[in-house]
Amino acid sequence: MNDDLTARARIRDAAIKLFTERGIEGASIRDIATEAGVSSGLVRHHFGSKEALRAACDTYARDRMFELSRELIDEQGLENVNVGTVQPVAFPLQTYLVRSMMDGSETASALFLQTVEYGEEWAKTHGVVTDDFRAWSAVITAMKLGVYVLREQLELALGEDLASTSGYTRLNRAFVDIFSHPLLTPEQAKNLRKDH
Amino acid sequence: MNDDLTARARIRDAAIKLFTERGIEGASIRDIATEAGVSSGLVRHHFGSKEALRAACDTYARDRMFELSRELIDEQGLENVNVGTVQPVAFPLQTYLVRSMMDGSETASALFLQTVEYGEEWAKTHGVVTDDFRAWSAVITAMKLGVYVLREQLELALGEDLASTSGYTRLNRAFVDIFSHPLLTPEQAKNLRKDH
DNA sequence: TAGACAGCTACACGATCGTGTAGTCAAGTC
DNA sequence: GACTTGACTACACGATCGTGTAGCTGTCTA
Repeated sequence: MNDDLTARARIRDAAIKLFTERGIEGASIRDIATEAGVSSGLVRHHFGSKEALRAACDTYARDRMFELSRELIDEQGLENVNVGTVQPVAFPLQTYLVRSMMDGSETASALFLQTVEYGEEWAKTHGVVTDDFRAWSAVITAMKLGVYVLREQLELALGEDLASTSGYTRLNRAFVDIFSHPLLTPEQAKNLRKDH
Repeated sequence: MNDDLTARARIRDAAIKLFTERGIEGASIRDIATEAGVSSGLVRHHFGSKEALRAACDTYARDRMFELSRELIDEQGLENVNVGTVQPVAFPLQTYLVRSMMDGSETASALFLQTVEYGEEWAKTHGVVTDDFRAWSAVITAMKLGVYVLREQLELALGEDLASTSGYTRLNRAFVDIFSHPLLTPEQAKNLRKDH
């Protein structure tokens, strides 16, 4: 726990942590208060209700993600940003957002749609081969987010923490390998397209 | 509701449906009983506890998935089975298993590991380009399952039901497009591998 | 210095949860 | 025809949940 943070910030961080680990329903206000080192009444005092606390976490995570990607673009330049990789700093925030999305967050769902629309434009202007850019972007977005949802299983399969340098590097290299070599031959693709 | 099924089967189907929609914690025994058209006591009578009911759903979904893939292989032959596509029949079962996995199911997690191991062997014997077959398989498995987890968001982005013929076809074609064309050029891949 | 006010705690409330217990009912067995 | 057994319901239990209320602090300001 970071004692430098205000109680409000500590509650918000504790909520994001427990919501991510146990889901929205699975994390009680009392648990969050204990994790933050405050009374459960203070959670209510600062955020009003559990739903409002969750909404505050949603917008905080979203805005923080925007800040981080903005910083990344400023550092590396728009064209050099690795679209397939993820930032270690953004990992927990992204994980929270996906979990919140699954539990019915409108803020997180809106972010998903926004990402799909951005990916659709990117695909059109970067020579992606498909005749359904919308579906292409939606599926690839869902696939990338799947890594966050199944983080626990992924760590089990790899035998190491994804937040570690080693695990993070393996993850990124796997992304690069997957997206730089075709998995299906043209004949296989042709057959699969006909069958369905 | 299917009146032909025994009460036990109806409870199990209702549990899989509600567990998938609301998560394990979010679906109460009373809700499941109402959905199945029985009393809540009968759920306990047949399955003993909520955890045991969930375990029964896990093994049922897993075994049913094995049956379905066995039938698919018998029909099409092992080499012709589309590794990227999904079966409409298996869709709800797979969705349940992923949800259950997220909520801490050991049965579902074991299935994930098994899938990763199978994919690892497949990659080694089918000329996949990578020096970390384990990570390659784990990431691609997580990515494919992401589509199930984010089914709701995917349907929102595509504007149609994924269980419909049209939605299912768009999904499969997007898979084929993504896996039959490289997203990164060799130079880009080389740069990304160096950076991290 | 009196008063307003935000930060914070303690405690009680109704609702809902999983679970436990008792009992009804119909079908099968001897 | 008495007895057993499994499917099934009704109801009560303790625990936990989100929420409501009252009151205690310290700080700032008019």
